[in-house]
Amino acid sequence: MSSEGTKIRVRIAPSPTGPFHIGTARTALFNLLYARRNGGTYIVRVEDTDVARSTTEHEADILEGLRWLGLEADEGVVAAGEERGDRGPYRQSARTTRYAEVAQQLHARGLAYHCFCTAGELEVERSARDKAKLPPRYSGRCATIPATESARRVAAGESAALRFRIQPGIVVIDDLVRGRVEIDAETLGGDLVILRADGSPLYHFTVVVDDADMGITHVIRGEDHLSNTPKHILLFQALGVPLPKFAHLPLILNPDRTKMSKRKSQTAIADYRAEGFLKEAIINFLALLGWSTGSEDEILSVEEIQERFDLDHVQKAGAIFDRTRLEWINGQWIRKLTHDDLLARLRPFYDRAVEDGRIGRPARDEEIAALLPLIRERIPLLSSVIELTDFLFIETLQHDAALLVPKRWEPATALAALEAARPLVAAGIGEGDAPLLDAEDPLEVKLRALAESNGWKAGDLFMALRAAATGRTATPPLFDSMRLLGQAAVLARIDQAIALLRAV
RNA sequence: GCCCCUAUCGUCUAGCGGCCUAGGACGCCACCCUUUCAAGGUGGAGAUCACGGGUUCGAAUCCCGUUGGGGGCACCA
Repeated sequence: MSSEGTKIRVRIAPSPTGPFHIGTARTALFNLLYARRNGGTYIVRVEDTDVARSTTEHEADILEGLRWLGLEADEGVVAAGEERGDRGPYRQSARTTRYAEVAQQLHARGLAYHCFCTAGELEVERSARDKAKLPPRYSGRCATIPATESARRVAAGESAALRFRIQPGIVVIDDLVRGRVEIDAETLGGDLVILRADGSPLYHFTVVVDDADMGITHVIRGEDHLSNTPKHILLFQALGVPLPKFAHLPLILNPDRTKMSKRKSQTAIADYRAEGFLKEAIINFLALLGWSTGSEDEILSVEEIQERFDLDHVQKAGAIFDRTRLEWINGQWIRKLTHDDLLARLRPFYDRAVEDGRIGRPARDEEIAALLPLIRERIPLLSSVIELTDFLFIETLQHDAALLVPKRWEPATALAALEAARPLVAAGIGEGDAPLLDAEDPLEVKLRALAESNGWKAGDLFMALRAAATGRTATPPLFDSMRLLGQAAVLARIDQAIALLRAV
């Protein structure tokens, strides 16, 4: 078709009326993948025509989120005051004169007309149709006002919106995902307002003007836009520009199968980031929501996804956002990170934990580094690292007496065990010892012998020690945890636990 | 109400007329490993391919209908 031989240009057009949404990220990703796979250009355009709801904070959040995920624009808006490319401006608020110009052309050619209906009149029309169980549709009563009269009324200062004439006929969408879709123009709701009475343009109009001006060849977006696509096609035709190809992606759904929303799901990318989801995991997960490799591979990098991406394997039905699966993928990626990389990504979580008082002192890089092999397989989220290792960065533990006594034991047994184990621990743990990891631990050997001679299960003894040293029942491996804690702290905590048990 | 899209295990999906007595993954259960928690390993339960008609020698795969689900119908984006 017309785009054959032309370089592919796709775009994502977020509206800064809310924080960076997971659905926007998914659409952006698919656009980027399509561009990368086909040697095209990926454009970011900010749709901020709704001045009342758009904020610079949201725009910053969106741009920062895109950057973080590696979905930064090849062309278009990349940061607050930064745009790339020569087909801009790429922010709709900076394009108002262009919209007015194009609207004027449509009007001059008779393809659009002034509508003097007031909001009240339209409301009366709408409710009447609603009462008659008819779909909302503009009657077109201003469509036949003679040009001279219309011009006179406008000149007289009468308030008027501009409507685009929807010509009767069947509009065909040749969708790259769904195939041929036919929609009767009759069902589009009548002539379309493209400029409000105050002269500001409306979405369906701006999107087409922008896509035309920016030479977009492929419009890849959510299925929620499918029904509105005929309006866009009619507008493209009226402008006399080649039609882009369309691809409507299945929606991401709430657990109840409705379109994913802030009300029912966590939708802000920033929230996932703050929880410690890796960008690699989010990308991996999102790519597999509605698309598949056709193979059984699941853990894939963006590069790997880029190599395989195609619209043929895009699913047609919506997909529920399964957070559990995201967490699993996240765990897979955490295990794949290099030592240094994981360390760097964990760093901010410790810093934040200090700020909000969850731990008592900053964690040094060497400390985190020593911990890595112990925690790597135990954190589904980066943020999980705090509850798993907080005992190392808290000065004084608040023991829970109940936790100090292993399930099968009496308090007296726990007390006796801690007292008996203390000297062995004192002898076996130094200050600033490195973890032994998988090597045989001499302290463990001695403690096992101690347990055996007393008729205790080694596991119970270890649990009592674990609770005493860390205050928790689920921790990284006990002996290495104690080594990292250091002799003084471990013995102090054991003493504290002994005192507590004596008091019971 | 009207229009459009859609329908394979709870979830994400493979499948594009015979390889399917439907495969994988998440989750779940059991076992193994094991000092806890994880991770890992092994095995298992879990889908009459929404339902009903066709087409065909043969259908999860093609067609029609029904039902269910979703989306869209603004001087919102």
